[in-house]
Amino acid sequence: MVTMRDVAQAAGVSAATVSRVLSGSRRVNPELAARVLAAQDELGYRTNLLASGLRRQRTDTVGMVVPQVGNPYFSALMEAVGRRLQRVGITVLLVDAENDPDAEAEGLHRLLDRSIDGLLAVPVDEHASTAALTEAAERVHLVQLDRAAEGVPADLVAVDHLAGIRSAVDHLVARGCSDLAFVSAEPRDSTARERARAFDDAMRATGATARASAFGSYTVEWGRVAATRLVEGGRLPQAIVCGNDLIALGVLAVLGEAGVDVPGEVAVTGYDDIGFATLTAPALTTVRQPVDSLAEAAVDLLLGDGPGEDGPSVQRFVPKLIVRASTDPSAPVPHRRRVQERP
Amino acid sequence: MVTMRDVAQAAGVSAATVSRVLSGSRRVNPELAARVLAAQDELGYRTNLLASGLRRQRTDTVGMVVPQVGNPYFSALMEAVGRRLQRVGITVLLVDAENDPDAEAEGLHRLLDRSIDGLLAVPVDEHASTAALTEAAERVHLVQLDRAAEGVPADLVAVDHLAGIRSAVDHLVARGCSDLAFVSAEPRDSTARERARAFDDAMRATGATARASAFGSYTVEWGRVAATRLVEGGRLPQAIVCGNDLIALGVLAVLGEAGVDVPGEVAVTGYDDIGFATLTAPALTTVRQPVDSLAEAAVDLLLGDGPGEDGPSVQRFVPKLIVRASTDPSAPVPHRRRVQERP
DNA sequence: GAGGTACGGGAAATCGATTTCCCACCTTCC
DNA sequence: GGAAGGTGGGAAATCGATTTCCCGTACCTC
Repeated sequence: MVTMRDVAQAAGVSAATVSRVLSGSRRVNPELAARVLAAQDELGYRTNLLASGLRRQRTDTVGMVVPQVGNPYFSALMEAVGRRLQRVGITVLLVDAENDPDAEAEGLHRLLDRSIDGLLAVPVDEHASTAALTEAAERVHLVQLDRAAEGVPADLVAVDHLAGIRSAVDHLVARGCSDLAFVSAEPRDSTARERARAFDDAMRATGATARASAFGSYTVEWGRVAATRLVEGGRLPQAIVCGNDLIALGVLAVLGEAGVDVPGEVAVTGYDDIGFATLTAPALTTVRQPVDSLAEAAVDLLLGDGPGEDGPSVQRFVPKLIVRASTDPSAPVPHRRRVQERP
Repeated sequence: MVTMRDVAQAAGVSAATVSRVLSGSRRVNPELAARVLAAQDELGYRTNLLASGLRRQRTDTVGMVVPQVGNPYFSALMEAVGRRLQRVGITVLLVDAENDPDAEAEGLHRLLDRSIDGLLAVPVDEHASTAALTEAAERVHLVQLDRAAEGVPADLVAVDHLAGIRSAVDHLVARGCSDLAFVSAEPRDSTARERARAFDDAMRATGATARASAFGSYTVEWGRVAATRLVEGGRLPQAIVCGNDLIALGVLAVLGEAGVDVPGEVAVTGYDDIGFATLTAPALTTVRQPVDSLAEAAVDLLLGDGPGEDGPSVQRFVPKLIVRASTDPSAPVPHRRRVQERP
């Protein structure tokens, strides 16, 4: 391995000078600087980040923990966060919690052991994640993203799910649906809890009647199971409000296979607006989460000073309902214009 | 920060002894060992991986570079690799190349600077990725996964695309399709080149006739564009062979919107078998890549000794055609059995 | 010309864990 | 009883980059 000493020797200067040239931490004779840069180039020297990090007590690295790398909503978040941080020269270390609080805790430890400068976390479980995250918050600057774990002393950037679910329900009610079913994940994380609560509130506010809600997980498979039960149960609701898009995709698939007319017989809404939401037949009406805004706000907080005197802050972004054919047959076909514009 | 010295002091021993207790590198008086462990627990000590890595010249960390985190096929690979490596106590540092060779090169450097013990790479471009990967291979044990870059001296674990495409074409021909179109990505990476080559070979071998192939990128959007051109071109082929599932999803969406009967008028095949391939209507016939086998083989190579005397090795896995409704209306409905088994 | 102040270079201390290297003590065996 | 061998603990060197501290030179100022 070629070290800074080698470069120093080749350039005929001390290691201190090499360090100063490369980091720009102090003025250096231009003639010496040129020799150093030439030597670096010649030897192909690159600074060892372990040594540098150890000495500086900073690594220009932040950790990010997400519940599930395979969920397109989280990959979108990862990509958005990664782009922003790369721009300011910070590397992201990614950990997949595999939807398991234990794996999450273990991943957090592995990140902390690497002396990261900050941590972005999407907690797996509102309660089971608390201990590990609280510990993490004591060691590094932590920002919670998308979800919160109970009692963790860290800022939060999230979405106003009350408004999100409400916009979906209002839309359905306006289209004449009064008998709604809610299919979502068990309220183990804050988003699932808030969306369930929001659905109940919306029912009360609009006077629509709700089927018994079905709670499973944020997966396609659960959407399939729940929809199968509804189909086999006989009397279908007029609309199915899904806790996220993956569930909605499963629901749509089962309804399609069963020959149910969507949205004629049953309307369906999702939540997130992942890329695949435009690909179903019919395309999925969904509540679009502002991924870029979330990423931007979270990164800004992370690079900032952290919670002030008056405790952690909470930022909520309002999501936007995207109406497509799964609730409205007259909705424009997705991307049609763009495709037609090509020669 | 609590250091090993603090633990040593609290336990009334030297730092050397603490290190020996924690790493098990030498026998230590059980009584002292107990004191050390108690002190560690008391102080919440965790070893600093920067310092440890610097001294040991090993980090128990490997890097992984993928072209695009958001592509479900790559997230599946990442998950499979991550699970395997976690089992042997190795951490994966992930880099998203954003389908850009420059971003890829930069990401590779950032990984190398961190003193990783090994590197798994899915090269973005068969030629443009060569320089950076060759340099990386000189510094660290490199294994290429899924794709290869020209001339890089590193082992490769990949899929036999000749067989994969051939199985799809044979299936279509057997079902009576003789007029085929191939929609894939520009052959800038080895998989795209091999699949294109395989399609031509299969045409010759089966005597089917091919439309001019359409090359774009491995994205839904390109699938939409290509399908739109075919639809607007008038005479549709009897089957469309897609270079990957994302393209196929775009193609299916456009055909669906245009009211084309699949597979009656046009049959469609994909490649990869991502999770969403079962969700389209009709479900997508596709060539399933053996993600777990690939991950296993790549990890084994990475943990092994590297290329021997006789140059880099190449392992090819044979993929499997999964027949679904997009080519065969009688194909079983996906997951139906599983769903029905539930109460 | 004496004294003061920048400026810029290098030697050495430092970050925290690991690993020599050395030494004291204890067995064991002739 | 003494030599040989083994065990286990600690002091100090080490990994590679950064930074403090010190010193010599140059430039001012009065």
